[in-house]
Order: sequence, then structure tokens, then C-alpha cells
Amino acid sequence: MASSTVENYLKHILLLSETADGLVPMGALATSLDVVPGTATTMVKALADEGLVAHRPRQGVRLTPEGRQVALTVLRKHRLVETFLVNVLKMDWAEVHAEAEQLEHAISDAVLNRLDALLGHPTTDPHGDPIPSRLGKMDSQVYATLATCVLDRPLRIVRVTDQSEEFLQFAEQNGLRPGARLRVVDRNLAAGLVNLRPPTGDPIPLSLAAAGRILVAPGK
Amino acid sequence: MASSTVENYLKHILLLSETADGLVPMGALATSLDVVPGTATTMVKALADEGLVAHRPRQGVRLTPEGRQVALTVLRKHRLVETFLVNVLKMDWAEVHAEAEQLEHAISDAVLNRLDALLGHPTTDPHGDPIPSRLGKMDSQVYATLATCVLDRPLRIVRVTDQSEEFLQFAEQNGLRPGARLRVVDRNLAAGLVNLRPPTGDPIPLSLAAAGRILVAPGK
DNA sequence: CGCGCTATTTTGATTAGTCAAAATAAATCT
DNA sequence: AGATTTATTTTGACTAATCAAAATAGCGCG
Repeated sequence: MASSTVENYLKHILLLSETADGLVPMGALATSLDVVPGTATTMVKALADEGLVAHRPRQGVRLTPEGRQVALTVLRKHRLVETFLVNVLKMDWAEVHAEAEQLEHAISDAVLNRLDALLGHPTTDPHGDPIPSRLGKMDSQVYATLATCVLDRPLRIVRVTDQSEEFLQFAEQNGLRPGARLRVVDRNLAAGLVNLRPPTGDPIPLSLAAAGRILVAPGK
Repeated sequence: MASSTVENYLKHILLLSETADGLVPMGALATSLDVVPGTATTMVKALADEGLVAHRPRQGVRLTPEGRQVALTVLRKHRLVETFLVNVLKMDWAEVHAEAEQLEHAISDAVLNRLDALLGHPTTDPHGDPIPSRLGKMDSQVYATLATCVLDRPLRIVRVTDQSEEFLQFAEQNGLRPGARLRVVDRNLAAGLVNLRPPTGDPIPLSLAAAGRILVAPGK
């Protein structure tokens, strides 16, 4: 059995390798795990000995197929737990991430599958993040963000990729959750601002950085 | 925050002090936690430094009020989780103990209270074990067991105090769960046997040791 | 009273995971 | 190319939790 520390390393490598080209630099991994770089190096070498990752010294680390499988299972637990906490226990979507960080290492595969059935085999969690299937398949479709999409067309929010409580609370307040419809009325690169128009109510101003964390698709 | 190791020590001390007279001997604690005695001594001294237990060298250990509060919360989490796993996820009562051993250290107070509400504030778990209240009150009524109760009177099972999967599976199979009605038809001390009569079906023979782990009350 | 048994405590080592700080390699910039 | 900056790795040390085995304390018993 992998310790929760090992599970966390693998999960973070998986998440970071979505952005980078598959090779995750040590610095990024260390930052993401909130450890000093030396710790990450040491640990990654141990993971490599166990066959869970491939380490290219001075370049970065990538998951082996076995490591990827472990990471996907952890991610599946995390996202199913979040879905449970919001849909069944009616918790606020801003607070469930921290909870799931703990629970993802404590629930067995048996509980996982019961939970999955209870929730009706969901494919995304409350933030719109895709839930890996039991076999490790995960939707990896690429979406535009509010910082990059076309202006003045009807859009549908598909995902909010920010785990911080503050941002999620703000998003909630302004109806910025998966499924919501809106348009981007304009974008000011110099000021780093985006203006959103929800179907009803006042326009919403947003920083470009924040806008980049909201993924959208063309919405009818 | 107490580590799961610390939580486990406190929980085991709490459970063992119900049987003994409050002072738990190191040997019993070590056995219960499945560590060698020296480890228990070392750890208990550390817990004493933190004010969670009082250690009487060479005699035993007891919880301080603070330690007791932590232990009761852990126990509350354990038993509410078991109840959730059986009542909501429909898992088998024989397998939930092992699951709860992990989850009891991973769920926050926020989740705990949501679960409590979802379950309707239960006072016992699926095995009949009392669930400590949010304030740390726990029913500690003393019951007779099938090894000690009167013969040939209607009884009601209130609690099954054995966590092993094998025993619980056997009990399940024979309808020996909390709420079930039965009588003890006879008891053979020499052979170490007890014979039970359920309302319908064949009599059930049981060892005295096993009978001692089923608590009963007079049943109408 | 002293002897030996048993439970407990001590001592010295080990493992997983971490940090601080020094050493090294690679990349960048004149 | 040579010098400087930046990322990574190495080294040495630390903490929490554990075990094995030796030392000790208490107890009961002859």
C-alpha cells in the first residue's frame, strides 16, 4: 500500500503533467507539495526505485503506467468524495476541497465504488473537474477560458479550476458555477480585466488571471 | 492536531478503561494496539507530557479530561462512520469496522456533524455500540450477556461487542443482531456451551466465550 | 527474608519524511 | 568564452513512531 505521502506525490505529478509537456520539473513539484526542493528530489528518487515514476536527473519526473494508475485512483477518490460532500451532505463547494485532501487517502476501493453508485456514476465533480473512471480513463478535453475565448458569444461554464476557498466563494456569489451561461462583453489586456455579462443582473468584472481559471464551451 | 497514532492510543485507553477500573496496564494497551510494550511506555510518556493522560509508572495509565474528550470524539467519528457505511452505503456490518478505523482519523468535525444530521442523530451504531454525543456523553449502561443472563426468559439483543469479521458474519447469518429476540434454553458450563432459541427456526449452539460478547436486556 | 517470575521501563537502532545549507550542473548574458 | 544566475542535488541533522533486547521493579512464595 502506498502511504498518503506517496499518493500525494503521484497525484501532484499527474496534475502538473497535464499543464507541462509530461515532464514535471522538481521545482514545480516541490512548490505544489509545499516542501523544499531537496525533499522532492529525495522522494522522487525513492518513487523511481519503486517503479512508480521515471526520474530524469536535472530535467524532471514523469509517471510510469503503474504510478499513473495509482494517481488516477487517488484523483477519482478525491473527486467522488467532493461530489458526495456537496450533493449528499450539502456542504459548500468552497470547503470540500480541504476535506477531500484527507479523505482521499482513507477510503477503500469498496467504499469508493459504493459512493460512485450512490451518486449515479458522475463524470465530473462540483467544480466541473472530470472524474477518472474505475479503469482510469479521464476526459481530457481542452476548453477555452474566459481569458481566451471569443467575445460576445453565448457561453456555458464547464469547469472552475481554482481550489481556493476565497475564489470559490466569490464565484458562488456571482453564479459562476458549471452550467451557468454568460458572455464576455470585452477584455482589456492593459488593465488585465475582463467583463462578463450574465443572463440577468449586473456585469461582472474579473481579473484576467481569475478568468483564466474558468473554462467555457460555446453555449446555445 | 493529534496525529492518528495519538488518536488511536487515546481511543484504546478509553475502551480498555471501561473494563478495567480506570487504570489501564501497559501490557493490555500494547496488546490492544499491536505494538511491543516498550513502544507503549514511550508513547504514553509523551502523551503524559502533552497532558492527555496521567501515567502511574509500573501501574498503568488513565485519560485526563482533555484526553478523554479527544478519545470520545474519535469514538464518535468511528461509530457514526460505521452507521453511515451500513445505513446509507448498504455495506455489510462485518466489513465496516476496518473501514472506520481509517476514516475516523480523516473526517473533520464539520463532516462529522453533517453525517450525524443525515443519519438522524443515532445513539447506537449497527453493532449496538453507543455513540458519544457531541458533548462527550455516552450511554454506559451495563447489560447481561448471553453467558450470564437468566435462562428461558424472552430477551432482546442490544449489542454485539466483537469486531471480527468472522464472528459478525456468523452472527448475521443466524439473525443475532441488535433488536433480535430470543431465549437461552440452557447452558452447559462443563462443555462451555450455550443453546439459544430464536422465535422461529432451529436452536443455535454457541460457545460461552462468544455468548459473552452478545449483550441482552429482558425483552417483552 | 530472599528468590525468581512477570510486567514494565530503558537503551540503542531503524524507517519515513522532512528541512537547512552547501555543492553542482545547466542555462543565460554579456 | 567566461561569469553569473537559477534549478537541482547532496549532505547532515531532526522528529515521530517503531522494535529488539537488556535492565529494573514489584510481587508472590517457599
